[in-house]
This record gives sequence, structure tokens and C-alpha cells, in this order.
Amino acid sequence: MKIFNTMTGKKEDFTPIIRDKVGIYACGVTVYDYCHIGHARSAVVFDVIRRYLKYKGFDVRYVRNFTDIDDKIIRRANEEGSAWDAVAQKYIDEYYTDMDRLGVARADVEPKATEHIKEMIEVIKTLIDRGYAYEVAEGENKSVYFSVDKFAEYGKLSKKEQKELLAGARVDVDERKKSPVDFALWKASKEGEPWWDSPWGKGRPGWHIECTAMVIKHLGESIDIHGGGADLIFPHHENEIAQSEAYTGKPFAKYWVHNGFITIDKEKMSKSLGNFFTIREILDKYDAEVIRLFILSSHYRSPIEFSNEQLHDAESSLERYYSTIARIDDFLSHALETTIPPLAKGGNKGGVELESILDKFKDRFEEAMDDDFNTALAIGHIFELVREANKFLDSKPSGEAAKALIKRSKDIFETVGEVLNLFNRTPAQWNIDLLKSKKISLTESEIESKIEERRIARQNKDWAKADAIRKELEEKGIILEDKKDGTSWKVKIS
RNA sequence: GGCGGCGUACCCAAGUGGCUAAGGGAGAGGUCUGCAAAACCUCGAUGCAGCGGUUCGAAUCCGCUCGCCGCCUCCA
Repeated sequence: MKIFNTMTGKKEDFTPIIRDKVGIYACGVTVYDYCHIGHARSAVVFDVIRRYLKYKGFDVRYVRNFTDIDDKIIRRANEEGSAWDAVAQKYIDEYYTDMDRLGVARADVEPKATEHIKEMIEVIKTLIDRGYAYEVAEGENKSVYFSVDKFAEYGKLSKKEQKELLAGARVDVDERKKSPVDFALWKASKEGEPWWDSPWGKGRPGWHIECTAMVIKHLGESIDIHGGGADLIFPHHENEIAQSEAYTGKPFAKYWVHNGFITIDKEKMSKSLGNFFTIREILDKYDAEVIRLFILSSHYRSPIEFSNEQLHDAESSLERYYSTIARIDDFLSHALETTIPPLAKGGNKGGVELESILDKFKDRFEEAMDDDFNTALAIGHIFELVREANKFLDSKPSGEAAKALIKRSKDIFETVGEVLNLFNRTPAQWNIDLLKSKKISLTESEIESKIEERRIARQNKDWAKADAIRKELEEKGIILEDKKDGTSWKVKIS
């Protein structure tokens, strides 16, 4: 299995530090606002990485944090006239609301920065003792900064030279720092700000130190995978490395994994540009699974252009998938009750191709996922199987052997569906849920009674009436499909 | 200015040295159907931004050019 490591810029063979055990830490979100689709991407990507590692048999411990104290949270609280911790709690709740819908599982540990103040203070004290950090008085309290030039390897992750950082467009001029590239480990509290007691008086932690403290506490001093969005490479992860390795003297993480951005009109989606969509805005128009498939249809490191067309494509793909499952279910239930002799007219032609795809499927799926979690390729294989299964069903197969092949197909869909956490509804549920996301004002039973009305018309060969009902439903977004033993409905995509 | 990435059909997107360049969507024609829908079949890049080079062989490696983007400041 290979993973692209930002540290080396190469795909590397994945071997965990301790055999069969994997510790993953992914930087979560700062809880001061609703999550946008970019946050969703990161969450979904690491969710799948974690699921796949488990599928491969690793004992995975996954930690994802919440940054629940920070300038933006304080500002937000002041704007809203509420307490900073109420703001944090509110957006943690909203985070779960969104991520639950996207099928992002809870991490094994979801630590909050404010629950680790003691651990952070310990690390900072040690860094001062070892000469990596220095105190600066600010009124009656003190701040603590990390002295970047004391850590010779600074810049190794983001490939930046200290000299160039110093020469480049300037960071905020801050007289308190010895060097402009130094960063805060502990911030002296200003009037009206939340604070904690510390050896430096009243203050609060800097951003980066929380991850060092929480990684060490929950996963140990060296972990296997550390990840987050590509925008965290610098300065966040670079700073984490400096602090952590200065503190422990050990490599902080073996593999650094970063997901690419979501773009709009080719530009990075971001708060400052204002070109972002929140997860809930999109969920108002599309089913959550559509968003998840949209995200996983590209490799996690590639940029993804966000657009309605893209979401629509993902929706069409899911529609194709669930239509196929409906056919499969239909076939399996009929195969039970009918006793057409095997290899009746037509036989099981096409069974050879389907069988061959089925035989190779597991290997191909794992090969794709083993190659730096290539979900796009894996999904390609899934739709190849969809096509073969449909083709086989078109050949009017019968008998136990045919049933077994179709059953195998369905089992495979379920297995890979668990890894990607996609494809896990029934076709009926998919359509019922689509009524909601497409805002169709018909209930299931209303549709069923129209179908019954039409069935009678058809029985009487009243084609005009039958077609009128079909048309009426289609105008409301419902498509009818006539089959041998009845009519089924589904929501129109487009 | 420094560092990094990307450019594959109408759209999206795999493929990173060697069998016919996956898969999805859109489009055209066909089979099936009372009519439809779905599904299936056929058609669709002699070519992978452009130019040059390495090689028996390149979308894939190297060089240059063009275009787009990211990081260097909070950011998933």
C-alpha cells in the first residue's frame, strides 16, 4: 500500500510504526461558523482513509480535534453578544449535524483544545527550559513564543527556507517577537478575553500548540499519519513539527497527508474571497450521498471544481447505481419463486463476463485504494460492475448459477459501499429521500394511488388516460416504469 | 520574487514507459416497450496544452514555451 507523503513529496510504501496498528491525527475545524464544502472534503477524505485502513485489517486509532478557543471564536462571540464557549459549542453541534448527514463517522477521540490546557502548559514549559521558546512580558502577564531559528529543520515540510520567509512579504510586524517568523505558544490575555491560569499569568494557548499536546496525549510522541487540508501545511503543520520535535526529540509523524482544495471558477474556495457554499446550503438541494460521491469521484489530492453540473453528474451516477440495485433485487426475489430450468432459452450468456469482473473485482478495488487511496479509480471499477450486472440481467438469465452471480455482485457492492460509506440505502429509500431533496410535494402513497389508477386504465386499454397520469406525474418530477408485474416509480433526475 | 501543483473527448475524470487511452454525464442512431422509462448495443480523443528530445516504444521520462492555480498572512 502506498501513501503520498508531503514530507518527501513522493508516494511511499505504508508501514506503520507498530505492526498492524495505525494512529491517525487529522486537524479538524475551528468552531466559529458553519462548515463549508471544503471542510466536508477534508472530513470525508480522512473518513475514507480511516475506513479503508480498517478494512485492510489495521487496528486504527483516529483522532480529530476541535479548536474551541481562538481569535475568531472570540470575535464571533463579541459580534453575537454571546459567550465564547457557547459559540464553540453551538458550532460543534452544527458540525455534527452536517457531518453526520455526510456519513462521516465520529473519530475515536475528538479532543478539544480547552480540555488540554494543562498538557499544553507542560510542553511550553519544557520548550522554554530547553531554550526553544522565550517569554515576553505584556503588562502583568506574559506571552511565550517559539524561536524558529532554534529549530534547524524548520521548513522541511513546506520546503521553505527561513531566510526566504524573513525576506518575503512580511508577517505582521510584532515588536514583541525576536524574529517575525516566531509564533505564539501562549498568548497573554487581553482585557475581556477568556483566560486560563499559567506560569505566565492569565492567558490562552496559541493555535498550533494544541495539536502537539493532543497528539502526544492521545496517540503518542510519534504517529503514523497526520493530515488535514493542504492549506495547513504552512504554517500550521510546520509549526507543529517544530514544537513537537523540539519537545520530544522524535519524528512527529511518519506520513503527512494533505487533501486538495475545492475551487469555484478555478479559485480556492475560502471565507475571505466569499466564494464558499456551506454544507447545509448544498444539502438543501442535493442528497448528502451526492455530495459524498462528488468528493470521492476525484483523487483526494486533486483540486475539485465545485459546480451544479458536477453535483448533477454525481446524482446521475447514483441514480444509475440504485436503478441497477432495484433490478438486482427484483431478479433475486423472482429467482426465488420461479423455477425456470437453468440454461433455458438464452441460457446464461454474459455470465462469463460478469463472472470474470467479479473474480477480479476485489483485487482491482484494493489495487486502486492501495495506490494512495484512489477512490476515483475504485468508483470507476464499481460502475464497470454496474454495467456488467445490467448486461447480464438483460440476457434474461435464470437458475441457481445466475442467482449466485447476481448475489455475488450485490455482496460486492455492499462491501465496497461500507469502505466508501456510499451505496448503503435501498433503491426505495433513495427515491423517497429524493422526494425531499427535490422538494417534490407528493407522498409515496399519493404516487402509489396514481399508479393504481393508471393500472386500471391500462387494464381497460385506456391509453389516453394512462398517458395522462404518466404525464401528470412526470410534470411533478416522477417517472413511471412499467414492468411485467407492475409499475414502479422514481424521481426524475435533471 | 521563492517554492509547489495542474493542463486527457462537449463536460467531469482514471491512467505516470509497452496489449483496443478506465468509468460517469451529455449527444446521435438502434434493440426492447401499447406509448414511455430503465437497461443494453453502436458511433464518438490515430490522440493526451504546444514544440523539441531520450527510447525499439511516451499521455507517462527530460528540456523549453504557453495557459491556469495554490502556498509564502487566518484558512479544510
